[in-house]
Amino acid sequence: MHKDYSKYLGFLMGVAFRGLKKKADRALAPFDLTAPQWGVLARLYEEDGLAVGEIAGRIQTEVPTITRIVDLLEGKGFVTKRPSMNDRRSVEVFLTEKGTAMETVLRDEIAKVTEMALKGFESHEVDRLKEDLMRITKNLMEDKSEEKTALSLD
Amino acid sequence: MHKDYSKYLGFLMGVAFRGLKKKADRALAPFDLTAPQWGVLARLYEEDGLAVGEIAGRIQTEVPTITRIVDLLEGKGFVTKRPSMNDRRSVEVFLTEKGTAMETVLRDEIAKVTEMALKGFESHEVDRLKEDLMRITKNLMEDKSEEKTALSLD
DNA sequence: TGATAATAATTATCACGCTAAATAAACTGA
DNA sequence: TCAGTTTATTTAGCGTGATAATTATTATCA
Repeated sequence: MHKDYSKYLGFLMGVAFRGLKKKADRALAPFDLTAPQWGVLARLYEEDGLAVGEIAGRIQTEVPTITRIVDLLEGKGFVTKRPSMNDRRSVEVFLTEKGTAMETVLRDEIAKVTEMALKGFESHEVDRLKEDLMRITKNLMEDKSEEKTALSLD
Repeated sequence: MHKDYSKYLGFLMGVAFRGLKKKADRALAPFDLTAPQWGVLARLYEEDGLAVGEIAGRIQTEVPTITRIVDLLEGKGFVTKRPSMNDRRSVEVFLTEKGTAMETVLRDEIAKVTEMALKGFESHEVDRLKEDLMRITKNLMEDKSEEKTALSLD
């Protein structure tokens, strides 16, 4: 009998994800960018001027993580921040010219990494895998197991 | 026309993995452990006394990451380190009684998280997903695209 | 209106992942 | 043998992820 925790979903996801992230980081390094930074830029390529919290929501990370990434991107001249005119609590993030100009190159770099990761996959297998990943995300978001218990006295 | 980088493999893997890790971290928090720390303990449950580098290899992370996790685990009394007798460069990691005693509880906690993540999946779908993740890992490891170029003069 | 609650972002702090550089021990070969 | 290389680990430092606490603005309603 020999235990094999290396077949657990978390283990396999972790190994695959770290591998993919590492390749992406290396592909983006020449442009002075990281994979998570590309993640934020990609949201802005989809829709410019998003608020910090809106980016966090779309990317499924906590807000402070985005605050910091945006600050780094601003320091490197890829984006600028500006408080919203409707609601001055909200901070909107806009691509600079430099940031906008990067889209094609970055997209191509990421596409190459993805292609390598999915080498040998049929297109329907890729679709199925992506659906599986979305199902998992949905399951995790819908889970109520750690909801606040109904013991509050109000 | 609206761009949709959120269908990229890296995006979907990232969201799913972060979600899974977050649930695992919360499930393990009562035991003063994190998901990566469970990852190291699990390797030792499979085979006690592994060297730091061996753990890193099996878990596909860089060695310094393991050094630090092992040090934290040692500080909390789950493991101890001891230089190998054959090769004093090598540092072997052993479970303490406390560490050994945790296995069942931790395994159950992780199993619950996994079960939740895979809710609604048929067993053959789970198998297929795991195979896909292993295929991706294999592709990434075999990739030669960033090999050292053959320009060296020796 | 004006006190209270809710919301958006930031700051601080811890763990983890990486790379680069340093240390120490074990090999290798002239 | 012993100088030079390789191997195993550690240390240092950066970016990213999380949570908790703080600040600033907006919303609520008595």
